[in-house]
Amino acid sequence: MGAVMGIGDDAVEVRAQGWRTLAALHGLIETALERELQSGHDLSVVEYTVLDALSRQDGWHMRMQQLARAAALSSSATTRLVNRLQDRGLLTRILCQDDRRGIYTELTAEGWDLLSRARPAHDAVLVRALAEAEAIPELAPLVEALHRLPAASPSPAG
Amino acid sequence: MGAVMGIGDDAVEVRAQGWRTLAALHGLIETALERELQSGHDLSVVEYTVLDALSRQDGWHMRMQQLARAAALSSSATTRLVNRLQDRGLLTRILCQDDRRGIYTELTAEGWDLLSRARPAHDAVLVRALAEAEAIPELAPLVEALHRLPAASPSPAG
DNA sequence: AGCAAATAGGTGCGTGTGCAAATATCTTGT
DNA sequence: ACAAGATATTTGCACACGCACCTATTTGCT
Repeated sequence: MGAVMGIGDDAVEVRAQGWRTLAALHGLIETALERELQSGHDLSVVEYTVLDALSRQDGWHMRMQQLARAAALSSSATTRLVNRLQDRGLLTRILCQDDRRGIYTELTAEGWDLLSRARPAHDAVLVRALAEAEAIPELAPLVEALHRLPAASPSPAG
Repeated sequence: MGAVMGIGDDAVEVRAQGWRTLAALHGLIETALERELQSGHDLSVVEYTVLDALSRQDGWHMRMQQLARAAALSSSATTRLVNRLQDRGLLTRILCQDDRRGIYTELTAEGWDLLSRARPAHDAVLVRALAEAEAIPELAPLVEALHRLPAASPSPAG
């Protein structure tokens, strides 16, 4: 490399490096959360994400597609994820009245209960994982950037 | 909320928000990369990650454990991932001489070839995905932070 | 030297995932 | 009003993943 690279290639390499760092940090946090939520509350990270998203949603209900985007899952995975949580009595499906293709999903009392019990553990592990990541030189800058992030609007769910 | 929250709770909430943003951005990029690499080169993102990590490694070989950490995979998943790539002739296993438990993995000529063909597509999609993310208000700050990240040392692989 | 604990890698098994296709409903153009 | 296409959700299927367990080798302690 070097002499043969064009002008834009440096920027590309910086982005690739940034992506690797992002992925590494994401993996670290996700693995830590997965272990804690799984052992403590029989929840996967995506499952928790869905419950959490529902609890933050205005009106406290979301459509399958919204949920899919919020959890970065395919439609089919979302269907089965909602099935699992519904079978456990954590949420319910509610047919849309205005669009009969659509299905709303809403937390049950049990869902709220489990979430309120899982959230402290989730947050604690998150803080711990971020602290660990900050001790890794390659990840530290990104972790710090994360802390400085402006408190954004309700949800990146779109 | 408000009156009942202790002093540290705000910071926890900021971190949770940051994690959701990080996860959302990660999912967006990973999905885009997955589609491109899969359709264009029959590679998953993790498979590409492994090939890429090998190509960057000093001495161009890594042990299974290193690979597992670099790809954020379990040992078993790494074994099978390496099996797949080996069956396709993209890399080879080499027994360690000094530690007979260990196994090195090294790219073959074919592996280098495929990687050199896949990398431009990978990088292009990455740039495009980051641009798309920057257009989403909730993700934009993190994307910018990513760009400002210092060009770090070789690899966050450990 | 000798034995226990730690570490590296691989295998059986259950499960969650995405893709492609199927069904139902809405929307658009004529 | 109606056909054609878009959109929402679900199902069949193949496959990659993590966990628990297994074997082989190394390390540490006595």
